[in-house]
Amino acid sequence: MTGKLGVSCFGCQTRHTTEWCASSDAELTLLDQVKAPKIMEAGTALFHQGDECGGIYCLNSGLVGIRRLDAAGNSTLLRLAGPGETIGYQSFLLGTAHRATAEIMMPSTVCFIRRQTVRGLLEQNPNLGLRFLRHNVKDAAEFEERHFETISFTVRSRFLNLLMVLYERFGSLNEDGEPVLDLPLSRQDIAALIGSTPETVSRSISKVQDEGLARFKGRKVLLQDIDELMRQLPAS
Amino acid sequence: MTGKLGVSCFGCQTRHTTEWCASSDAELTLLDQVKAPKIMEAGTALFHQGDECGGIYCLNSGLVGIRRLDAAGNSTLLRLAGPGETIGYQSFLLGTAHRATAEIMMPSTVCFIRRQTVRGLLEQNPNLGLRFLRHNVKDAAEFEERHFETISFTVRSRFLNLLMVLYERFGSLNEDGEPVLDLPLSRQDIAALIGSTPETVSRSISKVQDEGLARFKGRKVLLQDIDELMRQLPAS
DNA sequence: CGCAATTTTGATCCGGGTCAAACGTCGTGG
DNA sequence: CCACGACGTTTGACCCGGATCAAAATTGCG
Repeated sequence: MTGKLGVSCFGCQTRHTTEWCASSDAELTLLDQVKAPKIMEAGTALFHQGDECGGIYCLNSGLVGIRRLDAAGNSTLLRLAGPGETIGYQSFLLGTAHRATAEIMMPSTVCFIRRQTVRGLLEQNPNLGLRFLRHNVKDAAEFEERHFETISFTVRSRFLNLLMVLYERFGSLNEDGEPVLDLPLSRQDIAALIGSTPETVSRSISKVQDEGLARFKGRKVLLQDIDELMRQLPAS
Repeated sequence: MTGKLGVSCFGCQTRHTTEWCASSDAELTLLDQVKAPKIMEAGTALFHQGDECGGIYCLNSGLVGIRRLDAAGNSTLLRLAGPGETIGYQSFLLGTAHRATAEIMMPSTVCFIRRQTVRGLLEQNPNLGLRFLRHNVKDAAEFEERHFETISFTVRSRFLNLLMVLYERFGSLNEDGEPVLDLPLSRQDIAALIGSTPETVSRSISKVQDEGLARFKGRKVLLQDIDELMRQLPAS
């Protein structure tokens, strides 16, 4: 019994890394029946800040950006969510409206699970809640970490750090065997992620380029000296 | 059946604000029997970074500081925990050693609950896990918020913000009916909390004093113009 | 009453934010 | 197909908040 679009929970690549990995076959079957898998284009949104929370989203593939709009209407990218991540469960759990917008950053396939269904599953399976809990504890720890980094490292360090994280996720080798990376983010968003401004990010890029560590053309990046780049990362 | 020291979960002031509020009478009775309430002096520690997690702590009264030691041996205050808060559950849930040190900042009464007991309670009562989950989701949201504040507001704003938060928790009126506050923190710790340095904090204090907004003598603070102080807070 | 630790003040310097302008790059309509 | 405008990016110039280093002043303690 496959879901629409051929996306079944049983075959989901990321199932074993998500909260759902403790679910029984019966529960997965139920999920397959009620979930709504969808292929979405970059630029569209899963939900908008202020929307009431109708359910949660499980990202099968692609990339989603969580962004917040401030009073002045500027949108600030807060974090990225990748395959296997469940999105919007915070608002679901707190029973509040969404505090942020979830925007598709790359073509993605996403499964939507209605509120009532999640509620039922949580009641049936106590372990599911615990898995969400562990996941969230990790997230919180990561925030703490990021906060710490922001106040103790320079923009350059943070930029290089982000660059390498993105390389791990989206990097590859070109036909010449050189490490390359296609940035899924605008400079604006890069700046927001590391707590800086587009101008300063641009300057960091120029600097890194002048030093011969990497080469930037638009969103294409060629990591010329990846070893040195790694070496300059802040100690974790 | 009261616990030692006369601290019973049934009479706990903070019970209805903690995760335990959904617990049945039977469970509370069990808790009363197995928990180890203790009065602790400022300067002592509940646990140290790197210690293995033997259980969790529920703060009945007082104040606990969560601090991390970096490679150089400097300790950085990450956050404060007040009455009603459960401490150390993150490491418990992840099954890891404590990632931080929990230090008593004011004389406190703390209840310790052994790992095995918590495990049992969590298995019996699925709601307990969900309550922890909600609590942690809120914490994570708060971190996000704080991160956002740190990169978008000045040290002065952050300092005033902290000052008012502390006033809400520890402030009172003196014999003349003026709002006063006894800081439970050193300048070092204040600096760490707002992501700055002791010197800059000291300068902020001088500035605020020169402007006639407040008067500082050691850890004693007299809030001279509390309305103006509130007005200068960053928009929440 | 000293000695050590904390706090304050002073002087200096630099990362990086802000404002502005030049420069692509792309999509739209003439 | 090109001209045009809107936007994102880069670069330049300037300035300020705040970190750092150093030293004096205050506080707390044995």
